[in-house]
Amino acid sequence: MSDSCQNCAHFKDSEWAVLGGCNAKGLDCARRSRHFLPGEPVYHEGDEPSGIYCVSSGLIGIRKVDAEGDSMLLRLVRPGQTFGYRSALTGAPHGVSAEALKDVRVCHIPAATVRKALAEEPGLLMAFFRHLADDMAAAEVKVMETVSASCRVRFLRLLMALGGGEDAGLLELPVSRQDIASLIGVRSETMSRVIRGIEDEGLAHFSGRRVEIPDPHRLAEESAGALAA
Amino acid sequence: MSDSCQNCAHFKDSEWAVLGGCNAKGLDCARRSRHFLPGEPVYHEGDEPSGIYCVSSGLIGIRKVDAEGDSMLLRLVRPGQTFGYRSALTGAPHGVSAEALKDVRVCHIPAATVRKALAEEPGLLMAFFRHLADDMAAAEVKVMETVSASCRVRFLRLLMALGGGEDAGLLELPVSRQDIASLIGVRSETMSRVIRGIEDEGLAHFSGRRVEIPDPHRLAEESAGALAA
DNA sequence: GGCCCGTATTGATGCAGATCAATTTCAAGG
DNA sequence: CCTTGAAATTGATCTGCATCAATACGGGCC
Repeated sequence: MSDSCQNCAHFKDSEWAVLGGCNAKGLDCARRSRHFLPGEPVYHEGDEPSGIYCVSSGLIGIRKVDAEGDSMLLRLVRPGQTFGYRSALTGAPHGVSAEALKDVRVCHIPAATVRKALAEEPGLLMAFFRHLADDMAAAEVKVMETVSASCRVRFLRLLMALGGGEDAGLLELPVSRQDIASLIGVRSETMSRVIRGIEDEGLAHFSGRRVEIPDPHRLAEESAGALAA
Repeated sequence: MSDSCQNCAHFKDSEWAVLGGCNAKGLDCARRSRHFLPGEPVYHEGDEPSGIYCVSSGLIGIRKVDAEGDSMLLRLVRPGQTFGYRSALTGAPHGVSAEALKDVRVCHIPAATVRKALAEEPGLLMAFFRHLADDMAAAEVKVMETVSASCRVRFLRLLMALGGGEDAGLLELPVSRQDIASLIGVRSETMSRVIRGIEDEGLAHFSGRRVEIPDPHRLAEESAGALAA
């Protein structure tokens, strides 16, 4: 009872919030909570969609591999966010893969339930449309940054994004450095050098996955102006 | 009369096809055909959305500029395709700008009409969702390619994409070489050198915007395998 | 403690593509 | 025809990041 969608801490920020009480109940009945270990795949590129996933805890990575076999981490999915909805709604096979990056608990809402909810609450599709529009905007920014910004600047911007609204100059990298590197599209060796450079300048202090940022304002300046010395 | 949406050559392939006859009539009444000269902007990044655009003839370029001021051509919109629908549907300001790349004729469907059509035909939103999902998939591929493939390979792939279903080894570049360069994220000087290289190998022959491809099959092979000599 | 294995770091070197600077080509207009 | 300006090409050089190859670190486990 306490373990229901409406009691979920993230419910009100999710797409499901547009559902009225009784439809939300349908969600509860149909959903199944599943657990994944770090590295375990939730679905692969090319798989047929089976429904929509919702992260309750942990972290999901959305990954894509190209023809030559090397993969890239496209984005992260945090607790409270949905993923896999694109294919679930269009019916097309997944164009990307999803995998657990930590111990993860996700809820799976089967396609049939999704279809029913869509039919009964038209606002739901619009909620997912907005989500997709946001993802698309982020993808466009990513394309721009990848071609125009140096990997140093891209990493600084990632740090700011990870910092979120936190004013405290202390944050934790959610994933390994290899994955961070993959996220900004560079080799892990380069990642090391970039981190070392930032460390040497005193812009930030890294120990393991802990990052301390003495002067967030300075970091913001440097990540904005690509030309800053 | 003959100049109506239903008579439009592209109608059946567009999102509007899901509309029944009477709703399509509403489209006809409300839409306004507009003309743009090459280089003229349709809307800018940050503008408030005013409706959905539909290309009848010519070519539209979707562009984005970053903080440092340099811009990139993200994608092309061809006759029969819609653009600007993302902001029109979410209400958020445009995240990209749209400009005419040739003499262009577009139809503009005002936001109010769009809202009405959405309310009367639920399938319409799904049609746009599919469109956005396709754009998103393309953006993901673009990110991957930009980080992993050489500019030569990216250009060859663009050539294949522009060739479309054409088996004939003859195609026309839709835009200037600067814009082609901007489309794959390289400088125009590099573009020249890449084209020269391809020319020298006899993979394709360029004169102005005309491109002749003696052996499309060979081009396909080279664009697939990044490692091909 | 010592061993082992995966992650992270560091160094040396190479190359793709950017950058700067000159031409050359070409289309439009007088 | 000549002029003009934008687009395209070419050359010389520079640099950021990849690549290849070692080495160091760190944490689980015997």
